Amino acid sequence: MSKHLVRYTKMQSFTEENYLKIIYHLSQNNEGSVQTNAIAEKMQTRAASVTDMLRKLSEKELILYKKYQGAHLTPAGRQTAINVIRKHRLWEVFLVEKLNFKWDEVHDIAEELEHINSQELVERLDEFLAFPKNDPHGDPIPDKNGNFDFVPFIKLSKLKKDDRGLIMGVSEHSSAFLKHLEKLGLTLGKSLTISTINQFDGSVEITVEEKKISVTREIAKHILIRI
Amino acid sequence: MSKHLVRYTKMQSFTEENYLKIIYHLSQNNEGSVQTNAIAEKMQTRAASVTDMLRKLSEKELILYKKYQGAHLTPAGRQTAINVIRKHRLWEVFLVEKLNFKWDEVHDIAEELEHINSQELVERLDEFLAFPKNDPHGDPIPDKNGNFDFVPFIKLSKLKKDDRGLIMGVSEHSSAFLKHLEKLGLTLGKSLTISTINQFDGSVEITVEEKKISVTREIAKHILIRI
DNA sequence: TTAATTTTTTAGATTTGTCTAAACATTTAG
DNA sequence: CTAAATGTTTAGACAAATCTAAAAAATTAA
Repeated sequence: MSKHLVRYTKMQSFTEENYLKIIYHLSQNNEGSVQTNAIAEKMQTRAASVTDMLRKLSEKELILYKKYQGAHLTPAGRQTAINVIRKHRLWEVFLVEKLNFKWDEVHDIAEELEHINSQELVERLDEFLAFPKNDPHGDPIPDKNGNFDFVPFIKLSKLKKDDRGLIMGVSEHSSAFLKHLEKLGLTLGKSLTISTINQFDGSVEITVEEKKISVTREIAKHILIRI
Repeated sequence: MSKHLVRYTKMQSFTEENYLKIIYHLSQNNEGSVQTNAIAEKMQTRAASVTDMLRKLSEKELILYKKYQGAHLTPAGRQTAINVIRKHRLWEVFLVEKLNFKWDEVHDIAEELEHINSQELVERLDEFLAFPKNDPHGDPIPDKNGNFDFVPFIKLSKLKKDDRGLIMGVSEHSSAFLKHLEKLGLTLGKSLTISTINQFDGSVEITVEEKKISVTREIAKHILIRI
């Protein structure tokens, strides 16, 4: 009778998608080609495994790869990566807005959901969520054509004394980090002013809703501000 | 120092979950042990592959298996299977109720979503959907303890002339079948009466909302009725 | 500019889930 | 009750993604 099991004639496997996504993120941070070791660290695997996968992705023309020269995404590879990121961020919005998860609880679940394979599903989810522009951590959600609504952020650690700004995002998604911010009252949309910059250790004292809060340099580096 | 038995729920792979789910369904249809060939057909694979997997599932104590004797689920195996089925059916409700998919469009997407791994996600989804009792095809959704709200159905093909009943479900989820039913106006909740049973080919003529419809025996076998 | 260090690649194995071909076991029919 | 048909398992292989160990290339430092 009917075929109940979906035959995975999928373009990319979960693993391939994860490699492309990581190569995309790494090439955002530092322009240029992405190194084998950097990928290995993010993928929690060995450099040898990365080399094998780079060769495979290169054969599929999703990346440009020359031995010892690192990797670059091709347009097709970038397209795939952005689509995975789009799905990840839309699912995060769903989890927070509809299922009442906290912003520090959604990353791992979205890591799984981002690989669900249905263009129709993504577009309907986007519509159901009223076409959100940002995910719960402030990251922009690309539209269905892969275009980002780019807003320039500045790291809190780069601000000067008396600068004012709005918290627009974070560049670190671990539960521990996000819970810490929550405890300090440093959530998206909050307005802050730099009171003091400690020259000794780079920590900053900021004022948020009339309260003074001290933040280490390491944390300040991961808080994104729009002035 | 006390010896702590860490009881970690060993993650099953997608494939293992699909085998368990299929063994569960097959053992519902015909009581007793499930045959290798039957599993092979549903899994769209070869009997040899099934044998390998049965041995593996048996080692993990998810099934009872003796060579040439077929397979039975253990309580642990049944638990896993029912959990996958619960997720599948909840996601189907989500797709139809929230994302406006049609009942014939959701099966394949739910086949992927059912493997997403988060107990918290399932429970919150259940709550978000207001604890539905049945999926869009009428199948009962087990609660979080694995208990079904059992309602006895009769196949339309088993009804006698002049019997009346309500369409409560279908036992075939292919898009082609469901689209066909939709075209005939045979959707969940509709009331029908048997007008004629054709002795030659087993087809039945039924009356639904004052209209006479003829249905082949093959189709009638997959329509579930509550008298 | 050699030498030491770091990074990357190769070679060979392993695991998972699959396959074909052939052997073996069970069931059914004459 | 044997023989044929059906159903199941074994044996051996393969592709994907990973691993370790070791070789090779590139980079950095003395």
